[in-house]
Amino acid sequence: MSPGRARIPEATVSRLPLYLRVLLDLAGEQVRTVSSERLAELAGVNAAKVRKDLSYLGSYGTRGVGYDVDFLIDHVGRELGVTSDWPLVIVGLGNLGRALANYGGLSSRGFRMAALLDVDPSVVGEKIADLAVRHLDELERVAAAERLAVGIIATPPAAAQDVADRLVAAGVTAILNFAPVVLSVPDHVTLRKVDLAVELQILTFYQHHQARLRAVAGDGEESA
Amino acid sequence: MSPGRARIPEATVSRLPLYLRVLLDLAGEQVRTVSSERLAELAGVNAAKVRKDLSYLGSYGTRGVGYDVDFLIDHVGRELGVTSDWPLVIVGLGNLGRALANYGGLSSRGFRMAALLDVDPSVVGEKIADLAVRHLDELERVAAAERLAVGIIATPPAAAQDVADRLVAAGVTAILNFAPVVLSVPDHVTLRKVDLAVELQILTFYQHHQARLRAVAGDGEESA
DNA sequence: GCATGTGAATAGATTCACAGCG
DNA sequence: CGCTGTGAATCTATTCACATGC
Repeated sequence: MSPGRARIPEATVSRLPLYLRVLLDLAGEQVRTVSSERLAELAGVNAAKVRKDLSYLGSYGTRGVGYDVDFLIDHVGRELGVTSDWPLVIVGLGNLGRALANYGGLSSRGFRMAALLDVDPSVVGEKIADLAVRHLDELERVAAAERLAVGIIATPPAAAQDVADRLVAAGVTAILNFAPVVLSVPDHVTLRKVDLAVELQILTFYQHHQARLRAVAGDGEESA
Repeated sequence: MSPGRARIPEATVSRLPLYLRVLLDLAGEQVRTVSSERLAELAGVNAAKVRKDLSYLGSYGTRGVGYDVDFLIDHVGRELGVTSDWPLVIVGLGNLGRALANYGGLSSRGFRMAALLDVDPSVVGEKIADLAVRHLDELERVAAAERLAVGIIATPPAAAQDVADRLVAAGVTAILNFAPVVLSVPDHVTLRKVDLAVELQILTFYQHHQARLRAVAGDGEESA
C-alpha cells in the first residue's frame, strides 16, 4: 500500500484527470463499482490501458468485480492533488484570459484564482469573475502573500517570455502557456502549452491527407 | 522523393505547425538558411528530431549548409494546407467561443471564420468579430452553402455530444472540442480536444510529485 | 569541412494474453 | 467463474552515430 511509489509514465499522468472526471460522473449517478472495460469505454481508451494506468497507483481493484468508484476517486484525486489548494494567477486578460478567469469547475478541482494581472491601463482595475485586475508589477506582492502554484500566460506572444521570466523569478514553478511562442524556462519549472492554431493545423493536415488518400484509393483510415 | 508518399508519424505531424511558425519568424528576420540545430533550438526540440521530421516530407536540405528557409516554409506549409481555404464554424459563444472568434492570426494560416452558432436567444444576433451569431439550427444551411472544414465546440459539456452529432451529420469531418467531455464520433471524423482543467491537473500532479527531475509533458522546454 | 539524411539502437507507450485471485 | 494485474510482445517515437554528398 505505498500509493504510487514507482514512477508514473507521462502518458499515464495525462490520462489521470480524464479518469477522475469519468469517475466523478459515475459517482454522481450512484454507481458503486466499475470495470476497466466500462471505465475505458467512458474515457475513450483501451481497457488494458486503464488497468495498467491504475496499476501504477497501486492495486485498488477487486478481481472478478472491478474498482470501487469512491475509493478510486479518492486515490486518483490524491495523486493529482485535488484536495490541495492551488492558487492560480492569470497574466493577460484579453478575450482568452477572461474566458479562463470565468472558467467554471476549477474550484471543485482544488484550484483558486489568486490574481488576475495585466499591463493595459484600460484593463487594470476592471472586475472579472469577482476579482479586480491588478497591474503585472504587483506580481511580486501577490507571490509574497501566498505561494502561487500555477501561472497562466494569456498575453500576446511578444510579451510571453518576459512574463514567464517574471513568474519564474517570483517563484512560480508551473506554467501553462497559451501564447503561440516557444518559451524557455529553467529545468525546475514545469511548462505546458496550449496552442489553438497548432491544434487547427494538425486537424487540417489530416483533412488534407485524407482527401489525398481518398483521391488515390477509397481506403478508410482510423482516427483517434 | 515525392512529398507525402510515406505516412508521416503522428508525433511529427503535431510538430510541423511549430516548425512552420519558427520558420516564418526567421523569414521575417530575413534569415535565408537555417541548420537543424538552430531550428531545433528555436522550436525547443532535439536536432536529430528536426532532421528526421523534415526527412518525412522529402529531402529539402543541403548537406554542409542547412535548409533554405523560404523553400521549407513552402513545403511545410503545403503539407499543412496553409494555402488552402479552411472554413471554420464555432458552436457556443460563451467566453471561450468569443475568445476563439477573436483569435488573430488564423487568416494567415488559411483559416476563415465561416459561422458562429449558438442556441441562446440573448446571444443569437449579436455581432462578434464582424460576424453575426446565428442559431445552431442554421448549421445545415451554412454547411450547404460551403464545405465546412473544422467545427469548434465551445459549448457546455452537456450539449457537446449533440453538437458533435449535428456537425457530423452536416458533413464536418474535423472537430476541435473544448468542452470537458469525451465525445464519440465516427471513424472518418478526426477529433482533437483541448481541456484546460486537464492541463492544470497535469501541472499540479508534477508539482505534487516534484521530487522528479524535470517533468515536461508537452514539448518546448529548454534551460535558460 | 560540415550539416544533412538515415539505418541502428534505445526508450517509451500500447496492446496482448493469460496467470492469479476474489 | 469474471475481471484484475502484469509479464511479454508489439508498435511508435526518440536519439545516436556516421556515411553521404554538397
